[in-house]
Amino acid sequence: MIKPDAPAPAAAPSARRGRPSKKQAGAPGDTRESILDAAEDLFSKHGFYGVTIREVAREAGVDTALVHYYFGAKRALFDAVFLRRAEVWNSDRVNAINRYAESAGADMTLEGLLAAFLHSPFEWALKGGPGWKHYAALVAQTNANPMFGGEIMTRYFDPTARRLIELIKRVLPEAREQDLYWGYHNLSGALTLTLGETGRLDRLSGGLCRSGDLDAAGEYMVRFAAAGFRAVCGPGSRPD
Amino acid sequence: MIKPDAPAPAAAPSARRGRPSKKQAGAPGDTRESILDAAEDLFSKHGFYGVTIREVAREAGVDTALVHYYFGAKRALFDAVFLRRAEVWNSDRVNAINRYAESAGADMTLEGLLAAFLHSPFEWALKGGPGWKHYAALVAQTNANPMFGGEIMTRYFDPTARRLIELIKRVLPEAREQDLYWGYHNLSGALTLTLGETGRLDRLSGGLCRSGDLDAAGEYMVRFAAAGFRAVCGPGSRPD
DNA sequence: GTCTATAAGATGATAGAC
DNA sequence: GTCTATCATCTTATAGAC
Repeated sequence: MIKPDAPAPAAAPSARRGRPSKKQAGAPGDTRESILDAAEDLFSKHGFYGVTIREVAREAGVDTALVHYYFGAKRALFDAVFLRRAEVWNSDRVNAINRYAESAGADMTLEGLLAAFLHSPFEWALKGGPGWKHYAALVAQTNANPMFGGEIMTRYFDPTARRLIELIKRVLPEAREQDLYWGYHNLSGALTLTLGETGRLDRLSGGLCRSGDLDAAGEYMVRFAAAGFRAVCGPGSRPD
Repeated sequence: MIKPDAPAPAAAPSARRGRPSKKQAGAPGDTRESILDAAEDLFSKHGFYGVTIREVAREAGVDTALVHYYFGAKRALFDAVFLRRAEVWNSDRVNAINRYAESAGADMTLEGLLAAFLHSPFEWALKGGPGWKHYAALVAQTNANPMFGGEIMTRYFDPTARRLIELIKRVLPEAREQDLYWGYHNLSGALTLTLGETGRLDRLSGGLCRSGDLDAAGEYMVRFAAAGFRAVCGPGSRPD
């Protein structure tokens, strides 16, 4: 497990709750959340075009017309799914790296910083219930989407990425700006592929490694990326 | 530019040629190739479910029924698109790393090996014409797909990945098997995100870095991944 | 808020003429 | 090999009853 100065996931409203498999007549907002949960699950598996409103409604246990009632067009439903948990990830991560930077002070290390940054997505995917696993896979697919994926990632996640890069600059003060951005780019690719848990690694390794072993994945990623950042950010690391 | 002991792309049959924008009455096989080119372009942008047979036929300048005549079901068309250039990438890469390992002998370095491995996809995406760019983006999306993506990547690319890992083992003889597989996993994520050219990096960096600058991307990736492999493969690198 | 009913069009796939 | 015509089904979305 990654061990930064960040708290374990705690109970919190809406997005942090598990989903009942069928619609309950209970609290207001339940129907809306059920639709979001169903859409999240299906979008994460089949992509935007691979899911129909009918399928979402059926999995949520509600009528088709209700999906339109709550979210309007299909694309608005997708955006609502994406936004819901992005806010949690982002506030968790910004808080974690700020807190780490403050507490570590001059002893700040690249490994510590990356561990703090990566803690939230890994922890939620591990312990947040199936919705968070679906969301992680959805982000993985979106990051690789050449049409609207880059734009969505920019909109929801760039502020957090910029804050990370600012703090990395303190640890690697001699680094050039572009080296840091390319370093982050490589980290982002590794992270989102991992969050997708596609199972390829399991087959490639003959079962020796498991895509779902996010504890191992997190530790490997911290060390891999920290060394990678140092290698591309060192002075004279690249002829201009 | 990555400089391994590998040749630049050379003219070769079928998959290596650019596509005429409209169907030509010319050589036999032209219709089939036009359909593959159109499907490759559209699948890479919108994914499997985001493309209709009618759109493929229209972009290829042929009749809808011809798509079924040549490829049968839609999924068979997708597989044919994926297979076509996978064979080129794979033979290029296996030849490149084998040739590098033989010529370098005991002087083999991790950087040299990774440069040889990465040369073919980057070089084709840079100089192979639009079809190769589309293919690169298609692989990027497929690698992140949790339903059939992992399986397809396994089927088409694992033999090549295994050969790379064998050779890395010679450079890092003390590495544990699982360390090598997780290292490759991180490299694969970085590589496919790069090949997707989603434009996110351009916005994140305020224009300082460009997704399409594959020359820079390749150099950064070689150094980032080589350092990353060393960090996760060193002796005592991870408590068991 | 929730449902029924339905509009208005697109979809994958095929049969059969040429 | 290529085209026309078409089937049976599914699609998003809305209007309106309750």
